[in-house]
Amino acid sequence: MPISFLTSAGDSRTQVPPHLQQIAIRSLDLGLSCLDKFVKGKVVLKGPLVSMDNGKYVLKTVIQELEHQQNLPRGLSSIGAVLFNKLARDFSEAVNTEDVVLMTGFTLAPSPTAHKDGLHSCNLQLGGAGDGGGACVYVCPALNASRSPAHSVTRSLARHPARASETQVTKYTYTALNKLVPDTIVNIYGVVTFFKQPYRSMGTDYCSFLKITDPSSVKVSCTVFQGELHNHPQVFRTGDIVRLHRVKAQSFRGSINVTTTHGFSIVVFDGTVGSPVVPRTSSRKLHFTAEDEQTVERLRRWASEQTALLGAAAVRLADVEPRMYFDFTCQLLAKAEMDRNCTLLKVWDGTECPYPLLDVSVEPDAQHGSTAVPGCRKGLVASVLVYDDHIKMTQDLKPGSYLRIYNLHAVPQTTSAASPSGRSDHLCFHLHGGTSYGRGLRILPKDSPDLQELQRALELLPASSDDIADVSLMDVWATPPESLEEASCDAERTCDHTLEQVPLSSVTKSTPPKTFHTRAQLKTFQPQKLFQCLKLYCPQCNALQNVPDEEAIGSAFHRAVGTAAFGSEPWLLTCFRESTEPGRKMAVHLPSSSHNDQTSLIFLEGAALEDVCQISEHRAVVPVRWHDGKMSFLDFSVPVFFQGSARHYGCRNCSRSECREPLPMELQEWDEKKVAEALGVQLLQYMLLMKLELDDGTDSLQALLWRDAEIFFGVSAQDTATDQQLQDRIQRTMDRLCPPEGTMETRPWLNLCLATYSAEEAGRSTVCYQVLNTKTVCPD
DNA sequence: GCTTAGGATTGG
Repeated sequence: MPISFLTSAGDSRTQVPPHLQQIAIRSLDLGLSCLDKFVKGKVVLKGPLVSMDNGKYVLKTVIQELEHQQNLPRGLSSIGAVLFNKLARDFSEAVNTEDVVLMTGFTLAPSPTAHKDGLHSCNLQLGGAGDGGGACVYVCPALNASRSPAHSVTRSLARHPARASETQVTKYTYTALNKLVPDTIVNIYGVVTFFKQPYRSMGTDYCSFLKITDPSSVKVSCTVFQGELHNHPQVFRTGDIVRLHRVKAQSFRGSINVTTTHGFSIVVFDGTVGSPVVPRTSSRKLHFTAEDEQTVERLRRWASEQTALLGAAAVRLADVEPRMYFDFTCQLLAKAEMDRNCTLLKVWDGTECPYPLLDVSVEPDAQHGSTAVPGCRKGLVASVLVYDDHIKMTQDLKPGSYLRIYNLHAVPQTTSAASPSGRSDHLCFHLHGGTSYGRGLRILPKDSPDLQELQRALELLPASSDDIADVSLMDVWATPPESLEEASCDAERTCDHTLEQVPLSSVTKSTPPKTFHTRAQLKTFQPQKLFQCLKLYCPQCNALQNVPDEEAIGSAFHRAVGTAAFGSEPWLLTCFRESTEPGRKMAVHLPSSSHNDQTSLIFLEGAALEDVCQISEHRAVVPVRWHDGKMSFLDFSVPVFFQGSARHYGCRNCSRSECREPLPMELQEWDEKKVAEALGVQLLQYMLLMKLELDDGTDSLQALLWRDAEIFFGVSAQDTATDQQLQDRIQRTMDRLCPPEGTMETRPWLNLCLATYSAEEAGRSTVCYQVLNTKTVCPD
């Protein structure tokens, strides 16, 4: 058995063959015999199942060791595994991210992508020709509430731990559709022959409608009322199998139909004979037995023999004929609101339409996402106009989503665009208002089997030139949809992590430390006065302070006037000058060794800020005072030295207060670090610090922008302190990410790399978030 | 508080 389910991660020892010994990922090495070894880790990335030309399959996954993960670098705790053929197919079906797996019977091969993804230098390979058929994966399914039911899969369900306590509860009986009696409450099974996606009723609920049948050949209408969309049946196509609990049969216009009652529930299964029996439901307490599985399979077989139940063939963009109505499976590239009653969706399915397509153009600002796809030709991207009541369903759509649009109308539209023949017809697609013929649209889950053909077609499209360097099996998950999402954002990641993009709700539920790729909008940020985001930071003691303003610096100089002692040191040449401030005298001390050396420092005593600014245009200036007979820095609340427009601060905790004689040799090359070292000063670093409130609809969180803030804005914090243009650049970026006016709908989506970590705050450990490895694309 | 809808277009 190549894939086997364990009941929990803890007791895996009692369920895997006893001769197998765990080996740590960091101990794996080429040439090592791994016959009696297993590797254990959590699935942190699961690539798509890729079908090869020769009818074989391959799938790449990354597993991370549970122990050690906080202390070890990635390359020692995480490893890629390449699964082949049946094992790849089974794994794709039965295993998901967050599951803990034990892999055994693998061989080791050098990882061609280790330099890029930072994983272990080897890959595990399982199920290929080279491992002698002994490869096996043991799975401990993650007990994660957010887990989609699609993951509790197939034959192995009998071993799924969540079901143990449910076996004693109610046994459900199901009524055949020809045995329904009006005004009774029943449970029924059926094959869907017609359906409408949920729509708003005139009452309090959403309404969806199904017509189902069963081997009694009676057709029964089902009207489902539910206030929450996620409680509605997830029917994707006719032929799907549904199981309804607690529906009321009633008589209407001479036939019997059913409708929801209190305690109603519905589960949907794919209708394809032989495909895994995966319940589609959002319910967390699903009653599902081996008998249910048999019923689904029996209905599938029966339906497959009924020619009258055959669904329409799938229509790709390449198959479209003018004026036809069809169900369209596609990926969203971009959307734009045309007016209150119409939203434009730009979509594709990887095939090319034989008819010219209307390119409905909108202002770039009004469009979310991008159609600037690598290798894109005009015939690939369709414009879909969504009208009236369906607009609501488009509001949460994000570029990259997979959609099915029901009863889409291919409308030839005459355009006056100049062509050799004059006027010409272009196809535009309309999703008309209303629900006639099941008109509507819905998101298809990423792992839906209905998407396989589309995903293959998209993979075959010419990739961008940067991506074709390594087309080996190991890069199988570098699929067009992801590169597409990158292109549609105003912020992009700069890291090489191969992480699956997750919603913020997954980030907030996780245990730190961890790194995530996510996509979110900026809701608010602090500080609103952007100059306050510039901070001074001591890398030695981690102290953080604001940059003093001009007034505070000026008054510090002013206070020092009365304390001027005008001393000297043997290594100094001292002379006196008039200050720019009338009646004020200042001492100019020069290191005697550096006489006439224009690169040397000038120590100024009793000067006003204005004096320092003037002189520092030509020479680096250190403001000083005399304390206990020693020359000392004036005050750490003012810069320890000025050079040109640059001001460098010292840390009051980590610097000595007296100013030692700098050796002239050390100052040959002007560099603030060398100067600070020569003077015995711990320099403070300029840094940018912001708090961003991120939101993606699933959750929101406050993330710091700190370590990589310079990358984020594409500026140097140090230069920003004195450069108005850079300050403007930060302002423009924030205005774009979070416009002062406008709603969340108009804000760009940001592709972010987000780290979670624990930090002590007031003696208490709190979870913090930080944006890393992310740069914004700033308009100039 | 206990309804809502009950398939069936041709159009922006």
